[in-house]
Amino acid sequence: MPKTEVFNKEIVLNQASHVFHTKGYNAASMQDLVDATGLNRSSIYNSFGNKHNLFLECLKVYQNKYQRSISNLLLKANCPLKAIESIFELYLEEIVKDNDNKGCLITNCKSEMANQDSTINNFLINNQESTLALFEDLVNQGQENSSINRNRTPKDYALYLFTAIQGFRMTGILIDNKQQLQSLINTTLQNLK
Amino acid sequence: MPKTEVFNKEIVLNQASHVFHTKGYNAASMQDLVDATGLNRSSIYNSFGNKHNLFLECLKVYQNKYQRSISNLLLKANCPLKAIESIFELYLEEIVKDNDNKGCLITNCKSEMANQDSTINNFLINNQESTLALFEDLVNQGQENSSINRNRTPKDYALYLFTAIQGFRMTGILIDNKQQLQSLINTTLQNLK
DNA sequence: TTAATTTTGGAACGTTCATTTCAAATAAAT
DNA sequence: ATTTATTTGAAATGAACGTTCCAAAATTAA
Repeated sequence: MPKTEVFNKEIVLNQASHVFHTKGYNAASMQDLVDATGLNRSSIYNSFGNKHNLFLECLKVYQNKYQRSISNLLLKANCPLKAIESIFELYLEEIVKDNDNKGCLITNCKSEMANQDSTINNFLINNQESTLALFEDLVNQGQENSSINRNRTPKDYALYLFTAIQGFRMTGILIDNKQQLQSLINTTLQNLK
Repeated sequence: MPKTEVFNKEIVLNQASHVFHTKGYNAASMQDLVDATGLNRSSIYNSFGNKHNLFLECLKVYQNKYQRSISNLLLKANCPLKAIESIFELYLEEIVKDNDNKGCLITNCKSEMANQDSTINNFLINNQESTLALFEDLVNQGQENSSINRNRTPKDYALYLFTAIQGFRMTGILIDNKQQLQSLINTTLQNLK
């Protein structure tokens, strides 16, 4: 009996994400989101509750997109170190592709909103934990097959890589030269070899 | 003849910086700044023009503070590698000291505002260039006195260190455990040895 | 003390903000 | 075709935004 939702939620979230990614959470206005999605204000509020919740859903979509990409990389990779390398290269491609140099939505969110809102903070901590766990696992495997040295524990290297990724995303905001960034990755990863 | 300015501009800028640092540029309201400084709205506009310009002055004060600290470190340091180490340790102390875990004002600004406003962008690029130049110089000296390896050029290592610092500041927003962060610094710098 | 100049206080400016409201349009199921 | 539930459009809400304004207070030099 009801009129069903006509718009594609995923498309709308991608459009909204683009606004948040470009402007940041606070500078993105509801009008910007209405314009970008083509939806009516009411429809946005009907479907997503409020701006804050819409942003949270955008974060999740963004996170899932990368988790899927990384899962695919891991399937293809024949060696843990190569897997780590290809994760960095994934971000490298992202930086080079993005003409606006927006950086990482999640890193930007962390910088703008961490330790202010508990919902956001939970998301960020969750994201951090799972990234650290992924790296720890990969480093562990790498040390077992001797592609990664044993100078540091997997936990230590995981934090090192997590930090390097964040730094990489920050650097990519003002430097998008592929050669320079590729060299930066090499420098970062030579530490593990 | 004129009534002279009664307030201390430096104190006011530090108070304003604290607001911007805690909330970010966009989430910091003029009312927040009025409350934090104890100044009247008019006085703020008289002395600093507008919010944007006040923020820019805060950025400069923040930058100068670190430049002074680093200059002092360089004078004391007896070895380029140790100097680099003490720069990282300066930020470590900053992170541990800061109970709000606000991160770096400049890094946060980059994440929030880069590639949107040309004045801000110029500041950020300038800050980047001078940081890169400092590191390049130190690495160069380190390679000459053999405390730093020659696996990479000074320019490469400078970008590596600049990126590491940004990542370090980002990581410090959600992790403020001194041991963990100290270990992270060691991991980061072992790459140069 | 008077004159000159600036800082203040506080209200007011017009705009934009996120959010709400509600009647009209819509579309599926009966 | 009618019922039922939802989405839509567009206006309205009230609060908050950055900024301006101006008379009153304050301070120093003459």
